[in-house]
Amino acid sequence: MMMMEKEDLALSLGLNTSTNYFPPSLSLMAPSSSPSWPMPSHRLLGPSVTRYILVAGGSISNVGGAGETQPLLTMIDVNRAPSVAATAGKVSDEEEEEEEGGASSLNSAVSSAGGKRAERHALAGDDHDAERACFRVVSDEEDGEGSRKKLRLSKDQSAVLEESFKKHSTLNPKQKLALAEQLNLRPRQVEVWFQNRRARTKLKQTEVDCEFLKKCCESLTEENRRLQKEVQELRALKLSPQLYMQMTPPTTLTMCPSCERVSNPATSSSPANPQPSEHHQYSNHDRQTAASWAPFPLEPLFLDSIPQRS
DNA sequence: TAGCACGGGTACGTTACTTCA
DNA sequence: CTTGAAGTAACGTACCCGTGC
Repeated sequence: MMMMEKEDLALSLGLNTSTNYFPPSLSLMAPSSSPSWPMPSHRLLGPSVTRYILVAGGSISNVGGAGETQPLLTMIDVNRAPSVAATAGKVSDEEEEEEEGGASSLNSAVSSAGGKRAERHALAGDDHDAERACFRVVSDEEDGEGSRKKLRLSKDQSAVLEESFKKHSTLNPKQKLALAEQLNLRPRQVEVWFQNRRARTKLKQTEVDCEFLKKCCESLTEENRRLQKEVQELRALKLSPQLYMQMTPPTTLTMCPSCERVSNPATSSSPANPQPSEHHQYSNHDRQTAASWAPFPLEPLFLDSIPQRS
């Protein structure tokens, strides 16, 4: 399962380049700040809404599309003793009132499907991914202070979330609710998953950018070194015209018409110095970046002061 | 129209838990 | 069995924006 997730992540993140990366803040959906449906006010529900035990009776793998399946949730008054002893869980105090208006006042605070490793081992196998997604809500009393149980999302849940993320990196409330319903998760869980996913994307992209800029820096440093050396050579030539006259074809600086870089065909023939035609190894974006990073104006150096050969 | 309070969203940093070598 | 590292779900906080008064 972990491998699958890693592969998915690598697939979706590894191919992220500077050119196709869209900022996490870029929402492809309608602005979330103007939800198309009213969010219930916290104040409308009051602080002590009855909590329920939710038992997900359906297999997660059955979920097809939103509306295709009904989440098989059994709502049990939490004031009764829980009958499912095998499921360890907790209740978060967090209130979830994001249900579609009036659809359900369910104040689900579901969380972990049971965290004990021994229990997980007993449930080894893909068939139990769904079981791990089973959850319940228990009373506040069981919500131990500082205890923060984590629900490991099943492979199917992760896959659906990934697919959704590929389409939209942000969710509007309706999408969030639909996803939550489809996956038998709390809307809050979907929301958190997307937050974390955006963070991972950004982190990955930052690493890629950093690596790229490092290479840019190395390249520019090398070019700077080469140009400095060239300047020294030209100065030396200027100071000793006699020597210059005796020299074989002098350094000839040419400027690329497209990028206005000064190149030296004589010196750039070495492997370390690309040919003029080769210094377009960067994309336009690369060049722009490189140009903006150039520590000095890329102008012809001392061309007018170089004695012309007769 | 400006100012304020409020609610919702996101980004960011952190914590706590899970998994695996 | 223990342990440390890596991954990640969940949380807390700050900030921004839209809305209503």
